[in-house]
Amino acid sequence: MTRVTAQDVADAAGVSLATVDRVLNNRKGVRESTVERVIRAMELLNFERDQAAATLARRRDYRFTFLVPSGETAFFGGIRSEIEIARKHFAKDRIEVNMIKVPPLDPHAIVAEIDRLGADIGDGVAMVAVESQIVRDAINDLRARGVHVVTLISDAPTSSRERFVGIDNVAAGRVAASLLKRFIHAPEGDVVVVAGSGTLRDHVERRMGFEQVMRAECPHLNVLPWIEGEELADVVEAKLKAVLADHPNVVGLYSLGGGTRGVIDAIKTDPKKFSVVTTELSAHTRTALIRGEIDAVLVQDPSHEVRSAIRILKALTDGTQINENQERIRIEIFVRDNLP
Amino acid sequence: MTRVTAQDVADAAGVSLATVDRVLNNRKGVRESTVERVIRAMELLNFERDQAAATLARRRDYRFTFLVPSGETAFFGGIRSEIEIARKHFAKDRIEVNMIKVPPLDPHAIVAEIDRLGADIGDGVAMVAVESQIVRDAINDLRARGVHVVTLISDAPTSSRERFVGIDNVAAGRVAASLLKRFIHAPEGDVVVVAGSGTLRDHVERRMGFEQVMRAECPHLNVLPWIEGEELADVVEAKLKAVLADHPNVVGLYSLGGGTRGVIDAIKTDPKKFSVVTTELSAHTRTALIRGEIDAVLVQDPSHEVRSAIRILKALTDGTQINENQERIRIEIFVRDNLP
DNA sequence: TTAATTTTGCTTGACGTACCTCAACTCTTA
DNA sequence: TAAGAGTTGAGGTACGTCAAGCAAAATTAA
Repeated sequence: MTRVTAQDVADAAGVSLATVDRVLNNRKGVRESTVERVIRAMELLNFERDQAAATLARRRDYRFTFLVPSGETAFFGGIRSEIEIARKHFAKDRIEVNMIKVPPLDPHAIVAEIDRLGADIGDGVAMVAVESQIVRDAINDLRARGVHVVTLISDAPTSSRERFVGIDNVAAGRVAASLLKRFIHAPEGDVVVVAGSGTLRDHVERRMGFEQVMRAECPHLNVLPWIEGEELADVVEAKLKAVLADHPNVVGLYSLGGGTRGVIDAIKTDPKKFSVVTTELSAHTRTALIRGEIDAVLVQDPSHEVRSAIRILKALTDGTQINENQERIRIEIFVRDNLP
Repeated sequence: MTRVTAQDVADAAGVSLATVDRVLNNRKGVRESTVERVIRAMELLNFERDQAAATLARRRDYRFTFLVPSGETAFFGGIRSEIEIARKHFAKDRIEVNMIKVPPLDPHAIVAEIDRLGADIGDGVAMVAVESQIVRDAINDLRARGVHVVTLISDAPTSSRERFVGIDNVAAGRVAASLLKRFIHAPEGDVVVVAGSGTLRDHVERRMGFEQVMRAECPHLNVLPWIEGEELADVVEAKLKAVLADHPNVVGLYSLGGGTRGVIDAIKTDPKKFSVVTTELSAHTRTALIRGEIDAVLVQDPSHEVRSAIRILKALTDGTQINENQERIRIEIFVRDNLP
């Protein structure tokens, strides 16, 4: 296989290398008819510009910044360590990845950090958004400055962010419900929902999806008022224990946010047997799955999400195409037997 | 961020650029003590060799060959079209991907094709293995010639293939069983297994995993003698209809191979209602999932598998590390609500 | 000590694209 | 017909590593 070079294209189109280059990089100063001739030649010869040579010649480093919550939840801990791994991995492709930790759930902290960084924020930003107008404004400002923005895990759909990297949380809630619907054998009973934070869009959406399916398809199941766990295991455990004590006919449980350890501790001591679906794949949930204390865990792969965000930011800065197939973040269902 | 170049390392280590290059590429002619000095300097400066410049200077094209079955099953059709897509996508990274179609389930055809290609087979091969000594021998010969080999979807574990790209099929079978176990509410009944080919290792393994769980955990369920569907929808439909007619107390069904369309057509006309788990995500299974005719589909992502095989072959030829996280092929569980 | 061998330095030319300058050319349009 | 604007060509430098050959230095063996 002899590679087709830009020079070959130039020869075929009867123009100079400089002109091919101008066409290739959308620089002005080329007549429309010539552009077409060059493009035809590229198609004819099946020209693929050499990524390696291009980035080298462009003498350019990509600089991307991740803005992630500093909280101590297992999930964001995982995200942060994945960013560290990715930072090392992408260095050899001239991609510099920085991570800035911001206090969780605090829109002002996010905006302050963006302001502080200024131009140092680089070519693109991946941020875990929170529901707030000033965050949306900050995103729009970044875009206006030409900085690319993707939201990660938690979206800000009405902002001008270019992509959302994460799962469809409404669908995740629906999955939880439709699994529980199939798992629960009892003709009727109560279903408990352990929520995280009401200000996190992803939690709210999951709950929405869950309720949709429950209401439409499970008239025999009664969804109890949700438990606000604040993503703290101890809080979850205490509140859940109280609810379980009050309701003898619990047949299912969905835990959609953090603090899953609290869920596991609470149900372990409960004499009732019911179906359980949670989120987060940690040492605790793994053990609980294997022991049969919980039935399924719904997860998004942080490693994939981080890589995906970087690839997408790079494609956005290069103006190249995104491989949709590769960037699809899955709602992963783990049962005892397909644990990774 | 100013990049650390090999020249910087040379300066820091007090050697010449040529020596750094020799260390970098494991060429001989460098004293052990000097090697260590250079490596220390690289660590100190956090040197990352520039992938782009390296592949460019190496003036090297990677050439990989996929050997895949030519059969008309939905799954391998998908694999083949993913290879086509990947071929285009990887061209810009100087990776030439070729696809050779071989008659399915025919070890001699595979070996004949390998012989025919000779050195044209390139730097690495990804093949869908079949259970046979001559195939294992062919793989070992390729390895002896320095050609890298990964098996795809169906493994040949006792050969000298370097990696297997695919799912743990025993685990997939176990997942199917443990889902059915949870889905089936009846206190007892029959379970039907629709198999594909007995010579495909992945099919055999899935069945094994399924039986393991059924036997150990579901004494109330009776697994009927399996139906050999030969991956042909018509055959599957006819045989399954016969079995369903003979057994009024069927409560669950697992279809572990091709011909899923036949399964769907057969159960559609059956008055009984039972839980169904299948493989393959096609237009048919999607519709059936949405309609509630089947409950879950277990899938491996062909797009991911093809990309993964190429990345792994490239890492093997470069002698670089493999990102295990990225190459983990998942056993994906799809229910109605997390369809992609 | 010398001779043989190994290790290191130095230099130079790829590799394919990006990006720049300057000169020359081709059209308009007045 | 000439000024002006828009196009194109030619050629150069840069990017960071690889590869190769030869010269020089350092080390080891005799």
